[in-house]
Amino acid sequence: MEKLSKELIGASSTPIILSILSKNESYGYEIIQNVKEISNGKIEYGDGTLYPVLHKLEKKELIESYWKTADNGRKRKYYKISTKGKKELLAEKENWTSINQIISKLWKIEPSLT
Amino acid sequence: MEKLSKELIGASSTPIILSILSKNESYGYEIIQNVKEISNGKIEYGDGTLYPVLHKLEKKELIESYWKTADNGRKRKYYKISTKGKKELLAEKENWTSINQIISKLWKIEPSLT
DNA sequence: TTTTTTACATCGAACTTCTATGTATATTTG
DNA sequence: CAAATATACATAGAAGTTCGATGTAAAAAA
Repeated sequence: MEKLSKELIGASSTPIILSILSKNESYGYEIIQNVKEISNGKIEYGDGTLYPVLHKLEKKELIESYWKTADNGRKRKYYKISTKGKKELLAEKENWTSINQIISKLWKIEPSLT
Repeated sequence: MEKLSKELIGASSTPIILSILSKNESYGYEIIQNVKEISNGKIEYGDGTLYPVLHKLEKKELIESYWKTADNGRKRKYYKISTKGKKELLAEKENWTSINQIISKLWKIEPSLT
């Protein structure tokens, strides 16, 4: 039930958010809940954390946003992944695979004697 | 042959360095070469990048250092992992496993219809 | 009617990596 | 023998990050 380290959360935020948006459009608040659920509470973005990340991704043109008013009258800023974002997601997947290979290689060779 | 992203390099540096030092004592310059080799050139720390990381780990008491003069007369600062560092490495492994589960879960469910 | 939840935004503190710069010595090349 | 390269460590400044705090606003629940 441990929370993940800052570094890992930072490194994973872009691929996680892009992955979520590659399936469905979503908005900030919902993404926070979604990630919390998927990660079994191990990743809990604060709102002050997620929004700047979304703005950064939008600035890089990996995602696009538009305002929508929900049935209940609430205003939400919806985000969707862009073509550029899909390419970036692919690259991120490759990166992730690489680092995993490197790390698992390092750990497998590790001697059993502590 | 792509280089890895900054974020991933950052997130992996602590577990990678601790892993290397859990097998053998080593020094900065050698660690840089070692990581480059293990990662097939995908991770290339600059010296200005690695030394501050080593200092940080030492400050946190995860590793210890001592000066040693090699046969050729060169001075090297050797680092070894501490008991605290070994515990930290275990924790890092768990973190890494967690984030991998989260991410692979996200990617497996991904629909084929774009 | 008050509190909680939903929803977004920004600011400053703290921390990181990276590039550049500096020092110094051993080894290799011309 | 001189010059260039490789070895070896250190630090400073720029740029980028996360996070907690604070602010605004409205809907839903107590």
